[in-house]
Amino acid sequence: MTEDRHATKERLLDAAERLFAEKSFDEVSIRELAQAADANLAAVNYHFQGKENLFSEVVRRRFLVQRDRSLAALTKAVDAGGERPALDTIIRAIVDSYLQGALATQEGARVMALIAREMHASGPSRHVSAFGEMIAPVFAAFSAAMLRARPNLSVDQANWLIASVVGQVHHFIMRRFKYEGLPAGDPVRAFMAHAFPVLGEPVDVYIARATDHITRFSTAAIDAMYPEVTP
Amino acid sequence: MTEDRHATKERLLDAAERLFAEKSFDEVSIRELAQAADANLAAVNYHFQGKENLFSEVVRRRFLVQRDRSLAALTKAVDAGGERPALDTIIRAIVDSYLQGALATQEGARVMALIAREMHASGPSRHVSAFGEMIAPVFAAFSAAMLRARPNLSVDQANWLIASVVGQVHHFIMRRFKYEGLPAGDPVRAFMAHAFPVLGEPVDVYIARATDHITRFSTAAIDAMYPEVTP
DNA sequence: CAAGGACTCAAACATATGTTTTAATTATGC
DNA sequence: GCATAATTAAAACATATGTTTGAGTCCTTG
Repeated sequence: MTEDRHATKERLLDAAERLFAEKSFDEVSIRELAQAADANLAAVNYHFQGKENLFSEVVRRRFLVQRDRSLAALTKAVDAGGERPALDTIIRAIVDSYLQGALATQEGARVMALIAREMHASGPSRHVSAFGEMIAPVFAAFSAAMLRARPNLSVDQANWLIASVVGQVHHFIMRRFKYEGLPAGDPVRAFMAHAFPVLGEPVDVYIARATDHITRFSTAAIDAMYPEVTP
Repeated sequence: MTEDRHATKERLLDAAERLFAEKSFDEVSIRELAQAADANLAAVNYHFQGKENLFSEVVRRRFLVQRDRSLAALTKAVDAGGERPALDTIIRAIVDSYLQGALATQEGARVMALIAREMHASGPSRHVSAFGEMIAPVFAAFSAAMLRARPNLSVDQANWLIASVVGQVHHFIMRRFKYEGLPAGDPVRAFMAHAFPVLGEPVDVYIARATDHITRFSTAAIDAMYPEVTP
């Protein structure tokens, strides 16, 4: 039946998601992939017409989930704030949705690691489309929300501020990834845990603390740089 | 003479630096490398006993340069400040040294791109040593300097703040890399330039503006979060 | 100048990879 | 229930890769 028909295709996608998160594109072989999915070697090319297509579909599948989650969180925060939403609510919404999406669940973590890696990859990456499809809308929504919260900002100013927020988010995500990727006895891991004890905490604690810090840090900066005009 | 003797070895290192910055480790073949260096195929294995060793040496060579530059800038900033150096001077020193090292010169940009890519790579990267050798000292110096400028901060607080600064630095570096890596007509590039016009400016303008923004943003945040106790 | 070592070179090796092919098998629709 | 299409399977293909080999060349050195 239909279920069985698409079974191997789905299994391939799942296996690919896992493997591509662990290793880079080139480090994953089609044979390895087929074996992990309990499928035949030729199945990859039959269902996806090549390795690159499979990769693209893997990325795309989760990419849009994260995008929609961030947009929903942002919309909710803006709507809850009425005419003039609170700045820290907006920032917290976007920061939390990213940290949750990237760190909370294993699937999210896998794909985020993958995306982060490919983001820094060479040339015109294998999924440029995803970039525009995800980054642009979220960025636009974030920018608009921030301008709602702080009408005294110019678009340009808001975008600079957003860059600072996003930079912190990425950094706190990567920091956790790097830490968890290191083997238990690794000296670098020990150093990181020493300088940054929260890395040793459970992931939900880490997310909460990081979200809190980024939100407070960024809100404080914005308030100080561009004082709110009180009506 | 000695010069000619090591000539091909040096040529290999130079070519490797360039190629490894453009493509990933796996995407660069030894044959390609040898040809770019005008050397024989076997030269790589003769001089470096394998591809991985060559890669490690490439990274190491520039890694320490950047480390020393950052440490020097930091030391200079601290020393110039006497008993109680100014916070924004410290932050500006570290931010500027990284942006300069990563964006100003072509060689620096190459290796920084390479490092950024490998940083997000899988497993126990090919140069874990470099991580501890570079990150740890700079981090420690930055932390110490910040505590000199703001004695009312705890070590833990300082480290959280540093994470926010470093996250912004990385992000502004990667943003420029990504932008410059895209072909002229690319829609993503157009979008980035539209939302962030400074990306179209010459690199030294970009560096100056970004340094300024990160410094002001971070200083404002820190001052607001932990008001300075005036003696 | 002759011997020895450092270096270069072309060729060969061994293997891992993505893809294609061709036949067998399984499900679908009339 | 059978013909047809969809899917799976095993093997072959073509090629690109890192590495090794062994002969040749150049330079240093005694």
